[in-house]
Amino acid sequence: MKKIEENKNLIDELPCGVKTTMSVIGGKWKIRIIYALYLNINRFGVMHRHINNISKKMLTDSLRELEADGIIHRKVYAEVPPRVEYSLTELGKSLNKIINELNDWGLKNRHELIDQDNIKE
Amino acid sequence: MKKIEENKNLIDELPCGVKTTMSVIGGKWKIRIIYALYLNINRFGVMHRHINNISKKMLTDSLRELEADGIIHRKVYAEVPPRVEYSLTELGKSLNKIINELNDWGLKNRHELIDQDNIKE
DNA sequence: AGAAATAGTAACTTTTTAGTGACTAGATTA
DNA sequence: TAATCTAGTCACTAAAAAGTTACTATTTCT
Repeated sequence: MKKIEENKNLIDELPCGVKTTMSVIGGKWKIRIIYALYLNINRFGVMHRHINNISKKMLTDSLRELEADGIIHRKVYAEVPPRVEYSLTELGKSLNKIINELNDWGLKNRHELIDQDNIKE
Repeated sequence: MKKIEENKNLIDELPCGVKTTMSVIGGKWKIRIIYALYLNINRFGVMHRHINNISKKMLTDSLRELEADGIIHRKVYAEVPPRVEYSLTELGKSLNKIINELNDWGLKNRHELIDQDNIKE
């Protein structure tokens, strides 16, 4: 049994990696976007059509943040009408394991969750 | 290479487990609380003192939600002043792996993140 | 000539999440 | 008698995240 006092601030220290990760994959759409890229859905318009209910603004905002975090790469082709292709970087691909585990835990324990109302659409 | 059309709605289907998990561990304080319980910090007041900057309201709200989701257990002792002890359920303990992975990814890739400003306090 | 297509942006509103400060009960201690 | 302790609640405000609508440029197609 650990002495509690020794853990002072540890609560703030350990999950600091969690905070970093959450700031990268958190938000309503980022994981969906990453998953779309994993499925080779890599153009803005196609993503917009495939990810249900996402607005262009949220798609743009999320793509920009993922790019700023080095999770995705954005390649612009000088054509008209414009063509832009997104892809996962190696760092982005490294999120795959985590995303799968989040998904697995959720699927496995879905029925255990007492208050189903807590799960938002 | 997968045919994109086959993946229609898959983007909404696969991460549905993710959504469940996120609704359980998401939010600003839940992982800190789970980690506190993991460290045997199990009383309201002690948690409040150990988790930096959390307000009583957020602590109460988060504890109630974790309880409703079956992640923690709340035991009230009929004493004065009141005593309440929280603990992780088996379901709660099963989150440990995921939390560690989130933490590890964050610690490992912290330096890779191009836009450090994206990481919020 | 007019419509379509792509990949967005700008300004604004709404919704959701988090934070603040005062307050409570009932026994115990100074 | 008054302060202290615990585990909260209540009403309210502030901040963050998400959503809405209208709009853009340039070339090709009809």
